Amino acid sequence: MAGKREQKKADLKARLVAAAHQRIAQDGLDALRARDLASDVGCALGSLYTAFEDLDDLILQANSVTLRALGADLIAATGGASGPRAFTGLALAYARFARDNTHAWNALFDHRMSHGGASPDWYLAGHAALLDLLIAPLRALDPDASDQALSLRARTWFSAVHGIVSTTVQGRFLGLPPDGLEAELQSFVEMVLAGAISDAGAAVTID
Amino acid sequence: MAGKREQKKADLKARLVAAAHQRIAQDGLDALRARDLASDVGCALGSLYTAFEDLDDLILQANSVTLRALGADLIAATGGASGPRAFTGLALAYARFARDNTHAWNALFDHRMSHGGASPDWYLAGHAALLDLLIAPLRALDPDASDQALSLRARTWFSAVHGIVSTTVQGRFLGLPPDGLEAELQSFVEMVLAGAISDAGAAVTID
DNA sequence: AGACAAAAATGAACGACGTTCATAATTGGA
DNA sequence: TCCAATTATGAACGTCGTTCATTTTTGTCT
Repeated sequence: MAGKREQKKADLKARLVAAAHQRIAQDGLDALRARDLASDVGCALGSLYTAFEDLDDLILQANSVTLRALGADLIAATGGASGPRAFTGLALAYARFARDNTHAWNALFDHRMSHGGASPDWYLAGHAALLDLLIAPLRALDPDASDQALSLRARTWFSAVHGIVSTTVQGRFLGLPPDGLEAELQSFVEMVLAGAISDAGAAVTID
Repeated sequence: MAGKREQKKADLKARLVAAAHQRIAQDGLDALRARDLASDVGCALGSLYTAFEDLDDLILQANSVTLRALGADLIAATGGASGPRAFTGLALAYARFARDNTHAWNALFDHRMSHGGASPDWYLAGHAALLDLLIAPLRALDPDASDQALSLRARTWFSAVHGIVSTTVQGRFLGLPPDGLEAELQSFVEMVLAGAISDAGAAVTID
């Protein structure tokens, strides 16, 4: 029986990641407990640390599950279109994912490595991959822009939309009716688009 | 000696808030420890809980100090102007505050009440007060908009800028040179303004 | 099969944390 | 001066994440 050890370990890892993802989705990242996870998968507390370096490691894996689901939703939202409607489609899909998976989505951005350490590169790369979905639509909008300029613009636009969605999902400042976010987000994105189209990069001179 | 007890208690509270604010500013919210604070002000651990309900209570007070400083900076940045330049002034002042007070500024948005409770109303109101600074410039841009529409728009614009600043300060996705944030933020705000001016609220019809 | 070394499972124990509590000290009015 | 009420104190408690000595399981070699 070759690789039985690896198989069992991989199975334990997978069950722990699934349990962590489910608990995060259900009760939020703050409610995640190592002892609960061990109990969920039926292993001893210490076994968790033979499968993962620490809880951070496991949380990163669980967040990656969320990230993949989010990426799939966003890719489906573009539907191949790279015109201006791609932006509103992406923004609305992002908002819907955040609303339908609030806890898991919040965990993507709330999690901080313990002891103040930095997240591993592969994890950051997973987040950064979301930005790539904006590159093609942005290039269609401004064909002459350099790759570097497009990357920076993607980051900026994504962050702006993320800020709006995040504020709404966390209920900060004001309450917003359930469908209010989508309407507000759509009009904002269209306004940004109007600004981008009307004058690519030039400063406003009215004052 | 009337009110000596109240005076001592108020003094202890003030010293604890100052110590908490300083520790947050220096080492970040995650590094805040009740025992360190008691040691900082020279009181017993238990005394902290005679002055404040719990650590959350104290953190909220410390964050309020940060919030007042931020508000003062933003008010200074408007300088009375309510034209389009008010927006870039506010956004840049916001970005500068976040860059110069990273830990304290992050604490404003990273803090979560323990046990999943909601923040008290007076604290939320302090945050929401920042939005009011946008109302006058937004009204100048669109004099016919209702108060409610302006409040919602203020929240949206603020959140967008906050998202951009937050992403940069936390170093997410991409590194950005120190002055890169201000340039990127300014061009983004100007683009939004161009969109808002070119066509107040109408949808983009190009597709 | 049987035996043996390596790997993994186990859960008690550890240290750090926020919070509480019995006790002692302090306060301010009678 | 005395006393009731308030406050200060720090040891103790419960809950975490994590570690570790011990036991159990696994894979391989004779």
